[in-house]
Amino acid sequence: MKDINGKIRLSAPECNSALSAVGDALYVIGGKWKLRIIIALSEGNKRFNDLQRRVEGISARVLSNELKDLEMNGFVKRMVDSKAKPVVVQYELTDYSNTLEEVLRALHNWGRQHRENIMQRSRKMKLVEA
Amino acid sequence: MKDINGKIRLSAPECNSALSAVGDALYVIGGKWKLRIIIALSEGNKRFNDLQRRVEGISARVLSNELKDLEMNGFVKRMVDSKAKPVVVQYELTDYSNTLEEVLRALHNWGRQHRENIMQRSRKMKLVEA
DNA sequence: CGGTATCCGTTTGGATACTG
DNA sequence: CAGTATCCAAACGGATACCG
Repeated sequence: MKDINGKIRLSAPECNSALSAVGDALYVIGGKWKLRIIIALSEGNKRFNDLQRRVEGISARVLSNELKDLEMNGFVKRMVDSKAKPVVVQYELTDYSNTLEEVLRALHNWGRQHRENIMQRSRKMKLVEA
Repeated sequence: MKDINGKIRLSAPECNSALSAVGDALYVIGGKWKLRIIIALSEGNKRFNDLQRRVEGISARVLSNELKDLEMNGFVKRMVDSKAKPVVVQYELTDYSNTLEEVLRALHNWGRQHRENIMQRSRKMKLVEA
C-alpha cells in the first residue's frame, strides 16, 4: 500500500479496484448535499423545514430531490404520522446509514485537520507580509 | 457517538462540527473527479494523456481544470522536464495527498461493500420474480 | 504531446408562487 | 407544514478545432 517514501502506492489491480469502488461510492453519496443531510439527521429525526434550516444553504427543491434519492438508496426513511393534524412528516436514518460511519469519521477528521492547516498557512503568510 | 440501538447519534455541537468539517472536506475534494484523479496518480506519476486514459470518462478540458484545482490546493505537482524534446510533463502527488489515506480507504471499503449489497439485493429480486 | 478557446446543448438550481 | 410547478439564469461540460 505504501512505498519506500511512505507515499501511498497502488498496484494496477489495486488502482482499478479503488477507482471502481470509490466511483460506486461517489455515485450514491457524492454531491454537495447527501452527506450533510445524513449528518444532520444523525442529530435526530427531523421534519422537512427543520432539516432545511439545519443544512445551511439548501433550497426546498434541492432538499426534496435529495431526500427522494436518499430514500431510494436506503439511507433515509420518510415517516408519516397521519393521526396528527395537520399530518406530521419526519425523516429518519435507516440502519444502512450506519455503514457510513467510517466514511463520515474519516471525512470529519480530514476536514478539521485541513482547516487547521489552511489557517496556519494563512497565519504564516501574514507574518511574512508584516 | 452511538445511541442505545447502535445508531450514530450526534449531539448538537458534534453535529455542527461534523457539518462544517465535512463541508470543508467536500469543498476541496468533492465532485466527480478529484479523488479519482488522486487515486490514478497513486499508481504512479503520469502524463496528461495517460492520466486521461486512466480516469475513464473525463474530458481533456475537465481534466485540465481539475488538475489546476488540485495543484492550487496542494495535492498535485506539475513537473516539467524541459530537457526532453519534445518537453515532457508529468503529474505527481504531493505529500499532502497522503493525508487522504483514511478517507480513500473508507470510501474504497464502503464502495466495495455497497456494491456487494446491491448485487445481493438484485439476486434476491430475481429469485422472487422467478 | 499537452493542453486551450470557442461554440453550444444540457443540467442545475434559485426565486417565486402555489397546493393540500 | 411539506412540499411541487414553473420560469429562468448560470454553470457545466462535450465536441471540435486549434496552437506551440
